[in-house]
Amino acid sequence: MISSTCEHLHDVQHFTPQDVAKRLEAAKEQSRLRGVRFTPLRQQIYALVLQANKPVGAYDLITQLQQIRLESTDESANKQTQKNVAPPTVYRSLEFLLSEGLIHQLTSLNAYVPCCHPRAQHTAAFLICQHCQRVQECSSLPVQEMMSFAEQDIGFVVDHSVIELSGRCQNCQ
Amino acid sequence: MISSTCEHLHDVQHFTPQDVAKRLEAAKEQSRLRGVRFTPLRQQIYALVLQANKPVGAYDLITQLQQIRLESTDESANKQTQKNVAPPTVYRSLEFLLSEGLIHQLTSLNAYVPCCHPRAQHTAAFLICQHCQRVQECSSLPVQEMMSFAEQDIGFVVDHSVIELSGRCQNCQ
DNA sequence: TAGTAGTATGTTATACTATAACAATTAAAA
DNA sequence: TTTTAATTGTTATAGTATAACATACTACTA
Repeated sequence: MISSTCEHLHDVQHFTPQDVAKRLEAAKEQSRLRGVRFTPLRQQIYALVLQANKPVGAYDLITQLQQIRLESTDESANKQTQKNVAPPTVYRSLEFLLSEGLIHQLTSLNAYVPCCHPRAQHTAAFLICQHCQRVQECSSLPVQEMMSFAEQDIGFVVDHSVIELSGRCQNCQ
Repeated sequence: MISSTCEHLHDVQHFTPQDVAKRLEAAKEQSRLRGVRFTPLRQQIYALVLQANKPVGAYDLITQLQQIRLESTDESANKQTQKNVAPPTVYRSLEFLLSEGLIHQLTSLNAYVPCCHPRAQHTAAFLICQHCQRVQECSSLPVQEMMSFAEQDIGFVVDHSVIELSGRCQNCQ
């Protein structure tokens, strides 16, 4: 899983199909334990986020879902039932995936990426390469330091953090 | 100007009319030196951002501008010339103010605040109180550390940063 | 000072992102 | 099974941002 010498820095994309399957299974198990419903729709959308090799937007997901539904109906019947997928369909699933810690939202891109290591809510910074679209998730020391600076030195209780650095990754220089 | 015991932490709002005037003058002077045109429209929009006591959205500014223009035409003439202000009008001025370092964008709120200390492009974190709307701008050590961590430890060249922590400020607990 | 080039603003249209409100369906619990 | 709760579908609309082109203004140059 670790893709760097730094133990708190992870690529969140470019998974092999095996990895995707493994993560799907892990998410199923986690959902079972937490008593939440990891429905087919939610699985489908999670899979699309996992398979994308860049942050994926809600409307990208809508387009892909429509395509999938069109294809699957082509086989079963010739009804040209315009398989329309409306925004709430994906936004609600994204909300679920966010609340379960399976994905992260990149506010500066209006897009979503898998969480490198799904677990209880955690603060992370994201390094977003503007050249190759690669995203690295980072929860190492400096991030924690900034949080404790806010909380202890300033007395500011952090509820939600957005830490996104855009630029050029090491490979793209 | 300094509103905290920490020398790199500033409130960016709740200015007195005198402060607003002073900042407008300073911005005029800075623009003159830099050879850019701080036009009446840009001044007007900058003033609105300075006067707001919370982050202000583009469409808030549109509404306020329309109100101002309606009032000023009421006096000069009775023409009911629907003074419409279109989005590009404010977005372009916001873009100017951002590029001159006079304001910051809060990506997580789709809103804008004055820069606490207008100067060359600088990295800052923002502490956004969800209760009183107060925003504190912070460019102190931990922020710098995170940047140098990204650049030196990871080899990631940062072009643009979004660091926004939402929660409860010290006054609101 | 009139012409001209460049910058800024106005205007219309539209793209992109997100949510409210209610209906229909499905799954879980009693 | 019946009831309840959660999920998904559906329609409409709110909110944010930009493209493209027209007009107006500013500053420079001849």
